[in-house]
Amino acid sequence: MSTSLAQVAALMGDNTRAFMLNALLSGKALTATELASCADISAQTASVHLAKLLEGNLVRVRKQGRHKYFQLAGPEVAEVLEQLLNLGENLKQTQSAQQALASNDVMTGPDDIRLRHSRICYDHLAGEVAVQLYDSLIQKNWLIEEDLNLRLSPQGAEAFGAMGFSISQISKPSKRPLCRTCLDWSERRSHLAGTLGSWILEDCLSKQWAKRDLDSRAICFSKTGYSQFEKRYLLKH
Amino acid sequence: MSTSLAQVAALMGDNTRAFMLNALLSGKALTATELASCADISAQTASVHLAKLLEGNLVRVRKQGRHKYFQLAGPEVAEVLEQLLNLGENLKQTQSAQQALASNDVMTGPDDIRLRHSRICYDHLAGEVAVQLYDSLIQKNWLIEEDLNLRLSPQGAEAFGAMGFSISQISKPSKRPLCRTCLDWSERRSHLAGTLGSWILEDCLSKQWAKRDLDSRAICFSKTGYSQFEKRYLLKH
DNA sequence: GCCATGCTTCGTCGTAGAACGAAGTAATAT
DNA sequence: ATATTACTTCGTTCTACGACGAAGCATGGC
Repeated sequence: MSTSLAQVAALMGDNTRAFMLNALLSGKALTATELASCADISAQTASVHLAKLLEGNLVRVRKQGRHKYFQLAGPEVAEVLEQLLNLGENLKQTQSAQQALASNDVMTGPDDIRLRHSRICYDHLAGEVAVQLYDSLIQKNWLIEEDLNLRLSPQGAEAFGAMGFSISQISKPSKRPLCRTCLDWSERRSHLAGTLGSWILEDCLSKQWAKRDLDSRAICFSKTGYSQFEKRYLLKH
Repeated sequence: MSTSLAQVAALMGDNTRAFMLNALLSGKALTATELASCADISAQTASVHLAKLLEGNLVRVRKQGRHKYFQLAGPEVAEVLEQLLNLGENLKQTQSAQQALASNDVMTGPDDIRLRHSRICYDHLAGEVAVQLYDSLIQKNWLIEEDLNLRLSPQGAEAFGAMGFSISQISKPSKRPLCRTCLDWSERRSHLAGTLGSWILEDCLSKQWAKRDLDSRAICFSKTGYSQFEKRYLLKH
């Protein structure tokens, strides 16, 4: 018999499955074949991997016709994955320490510049833009940071309320926090997660200020979209 | 090349290493041989596992004479492990679903009744006692719960201050939260983590109200110790 | 009805890596 | 010095599990 800790970790510890989970961190629901191709393996192999992930309750399926759409089982899973990615950064540092010790600027996060600029992290923004957003919200005093805990200030509640974000209508059963800090993978600084973080991303997408890349986690802002975003959320100039 | 996610997860995903990490979740610094015996493997094998854990920055060593004392690399690691344990519970449920579906009271957490009652979780209390503590602090309004975020109320700051907990002297460099909720493994409800949680445990141990079990994560309160604990932290009767 | 598509199951193969015995280094004890 | 204890390194064995080919079972389109 093995510990449940080991079981779950082993589930994420296989390279191929990690690829899949990473793809699902985009928040999108993907079919088995899509996941197979993204992990660059055959359909059969993908099938057994997905069965294991299901068994371990790391993903959920929705059957639709002859397709099976997989997604992460929930924010808890996404959270753990994010944290593992962050622990992974420590690893990178040590490994490249031999060669790259001279260049003291350790490269963190993805290489793709678009991903570094702005990407999705399960259901909220991450990357430079997200860190900027976070700092602005703190500085505007809409969010209050208290030893890494985050809460909405009265001003913040009012401001977001005026924008159409109704705090009351949040699904009660899920005990998901309204706002959370999430350590940004590439920036290594806090950005905003939680229901509010997810709402802001939704807001940007629905207003067409930005759109999701089809085959990566990148979020691409249009020029005008970004300036709208700036006006609405970032510091007044 | 493999993703850093997979690498870290695989590190925790091996049964033997998971055992070791679990042992280290006690917060104690253990020697290589101690870890070997707890995982029931030879010294050589333990050595290579520990080397890997070091390489992945999941543990730290302190060399002392001919002993090497290992401990978790930090609270972040402990946090991830705790979360993985919680995800692991889902797994248990599914597995035992076939037989145990009738008995709808799914068994969570450890079997040992002492562990369920009170145990250490890296550096703070967990188990029934800890959940009780948490509820009391909320009800006394010393802590304020705001969508799963936790903060110290002015009353709480005053009360803990009077007890000798100096908020200001907290090590600044570590961005560790003052108080955090941590989902209790066995109780499946919140208990208190963070610097404050760690301080309370310290308090109980230093006052000899409770002592640590030598070879498990159990925290054993003495009869009188527990009533002191009740008086100090739990609801007034 | 037909075939095509999406996913699963079975059997086989190949490899990564966990385990230990044996031998080596280092530090402490006597 | 010698012995003992703590840990590491090397070489070998063995097993678990990921990979795919082939065949099977659904579902949907025609």
